[in-house]
Amino acid sequence: MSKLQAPRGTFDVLPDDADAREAVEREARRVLEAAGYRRVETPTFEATELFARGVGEATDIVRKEMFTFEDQGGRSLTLRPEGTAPVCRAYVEHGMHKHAQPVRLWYLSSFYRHEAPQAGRYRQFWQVGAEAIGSDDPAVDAETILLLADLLDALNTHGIRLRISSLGTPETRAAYREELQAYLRAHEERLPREVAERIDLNPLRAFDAAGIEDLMADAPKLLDRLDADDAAHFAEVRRLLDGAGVHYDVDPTLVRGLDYYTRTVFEFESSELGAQSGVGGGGRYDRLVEMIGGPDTPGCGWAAGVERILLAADRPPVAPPPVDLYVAFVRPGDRATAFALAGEARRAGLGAQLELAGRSLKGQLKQADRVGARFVAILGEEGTELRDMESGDQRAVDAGRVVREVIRGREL
RNA sequence: GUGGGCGUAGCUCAGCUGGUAGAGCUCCUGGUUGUGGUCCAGGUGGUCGCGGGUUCGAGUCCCGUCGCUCACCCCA
Repeated sequence: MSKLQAPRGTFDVLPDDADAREAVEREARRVLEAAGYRRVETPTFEATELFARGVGEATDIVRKEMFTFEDQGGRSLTLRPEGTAPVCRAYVEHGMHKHAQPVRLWYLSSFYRHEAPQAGRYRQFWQVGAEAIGSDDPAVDAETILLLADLLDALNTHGIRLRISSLGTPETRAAYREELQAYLRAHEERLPREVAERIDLNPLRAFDAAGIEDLMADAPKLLDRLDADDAAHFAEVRRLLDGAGVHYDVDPTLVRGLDYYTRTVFEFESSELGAQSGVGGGGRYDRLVEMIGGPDTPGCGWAAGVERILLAADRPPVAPPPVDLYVAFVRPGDRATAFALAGEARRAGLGAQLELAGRSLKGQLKQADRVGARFVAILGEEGTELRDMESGDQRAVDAGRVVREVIRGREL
């Protein structure tokens, strides 16, 4: 008999985790809105074609990782595997090219990919992301990178390293890819089998292979093949980052798995994470808006995994909601009075909890202590008493004055 | 999809060379008639992932299966 459980690759967010995740959202809002980004929400599912065109037919995401289904009208829909294409779709659909550019948007949403789960990798996961659409100014690239650096810093993530590179244009990249493939084929006898087998599929992987470091050191690098405009653009991005004191490594082998990237690409990784070391990353996507049917519009942005941020971050101790008043009662007949008192206290702005489990008075006091109640109102046969849980003082009070007494006592 | 590790109470785990299920934590109750944080006692709670096999007897051995997890791959 199989027990019902959360589907593979998904997880429940329990109260302690929920607090930590809220902290991520809070800091993201603070950091991004300070830079003029405004929050956006797009649908959980989109037309499959959006991702096929936007993310790229050749990518792993589109080829084997999408949760795709048909609706009752026969339309093919897909649970969003990433956030950039949907945001760009919304940009086009709502005519945001008429706004002052760049339009800056941020989101914190769930995404879905059918992958084998492992540390920091889930089938439903959350990303906080930022997109600046409508400007190809290198300051946009540098600013988005700086914002993610600031966010990771504000969340006390550890072991963070930033790698950046530039992919140039799709044409540059395609020509380079052929050049690299030719180089690898010329030295095929020296390549490990896995690398040789992947020359067609993913030649850039060769840069990560062990044992052929010297061979790859002499291999052609994409950064050396950029045209003058792209090289100048990348140089300016670097100059701005240097000026802002952002530390980074230039890594000519950095590739992002989505087809839409052009020019700047970057990735923040953390040594705290294990195999899935990427915390967040992104880059420029100057062809994406046009690819999905909009006007020729440049864009730049990033996404960071909430679960991965949390894996790399210090978790501040969780603080349960404050309880100013716990309402205890002895006789079942006093339940209605207790119920009304707890409600009155909440409307007066207090954190107030009522005994809800039929405990003994001793058990009720224990529960009040556990939840951190400052005061306990005890409705008893002799009337109402108010107990200060810090000092242990307890005295009779008029039932109608309990809330006022707690408010007064709380301020002392 | 492929490989390694692991699956015993809500949680963390112990169960030696097969002998009939345990601890700590949590939770509830009680320790004089209605009072917390410490302490003491008691109690709730498990078809030992599931199915088959070997055996007089299996949580413990064998096979299968499912799940979790880590890694490859890919990426957030």
